[in-house]
Amino acid sequence: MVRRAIEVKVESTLDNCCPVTTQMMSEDEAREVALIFDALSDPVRLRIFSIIAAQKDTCSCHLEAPVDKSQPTVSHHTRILARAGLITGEKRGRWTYWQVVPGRLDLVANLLRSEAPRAKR
Amino acid sequence: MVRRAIEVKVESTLDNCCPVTTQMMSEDEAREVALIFDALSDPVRLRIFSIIAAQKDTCSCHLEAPVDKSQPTVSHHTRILARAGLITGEKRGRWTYWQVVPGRLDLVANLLRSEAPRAKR
DNA sequence: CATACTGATTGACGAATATCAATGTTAGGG
DNA sequence: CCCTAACATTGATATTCGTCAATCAGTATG
Repeated sequence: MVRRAIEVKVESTLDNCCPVTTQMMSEDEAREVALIFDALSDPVRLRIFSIIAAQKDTCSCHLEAPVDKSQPTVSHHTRILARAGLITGEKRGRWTYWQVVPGRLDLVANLLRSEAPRAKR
Repeated sequence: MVRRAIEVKVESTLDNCCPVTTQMMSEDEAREVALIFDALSDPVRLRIFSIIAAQKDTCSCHLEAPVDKSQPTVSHHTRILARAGLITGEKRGRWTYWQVVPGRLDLVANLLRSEAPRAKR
């Protein structure tokens, strides 16, 4: 039984940047934040994410039926969610299991907060 | 000096729906939430929003230069942000002033929270 | 009114995206 | 080994999206 983590490059400089409501975002910052929102901007992707988030471990093969999409389509969407750092995949045997990346969603939520009580690190 | 509010239809059933992390989203719910994230999924739109959010009142004519886009493009983006219920426009004389819709962003942030301590109403 | 100005709308165009059939790849199971 | 199952990748297609030039609609000012 081989376990191989799926690499996700999260070049996040998001941990120490301001909420979107205090001052104008830089071009770079906007690009990075937009990538995350973009991952959540598709209904099918949102539903896939909510399935993964509602469980500990979700096999890819259990995603196709609920959203009624083909296997390549589901694979496409999980890739985008992973690229945004929202989920991580782990290959166990023939199956790939997905989990949400803890804290990533809260980080996004904090970006949206009106006041700025962000926990440092 | 005529004051005319710009109508924004916010057919939100979002106030009493679960975070995206507790159970699978319905198709309808996903469609509505995706609309909001979609509004925030473009770098230019994010920067426009951050400018508006950082001030009380922002004239449309003060948006073009910072993001370096044409007037129709800026108008296009403000329309999408308004459609998502994130900003409201008010026409005063020749100028249109934009403000963030208070609470709307927090509502979105709450959708992303892992736990679900949502203030009722 | 005539002119200038703000900004919304329309039309066009290139780029990006969602989708799936077909194919490739890797991992068991016989 | 060969076959099958799970998933990724590729290629193709239809649709959506971001952008701007051109135009239109409303408003102030002389």
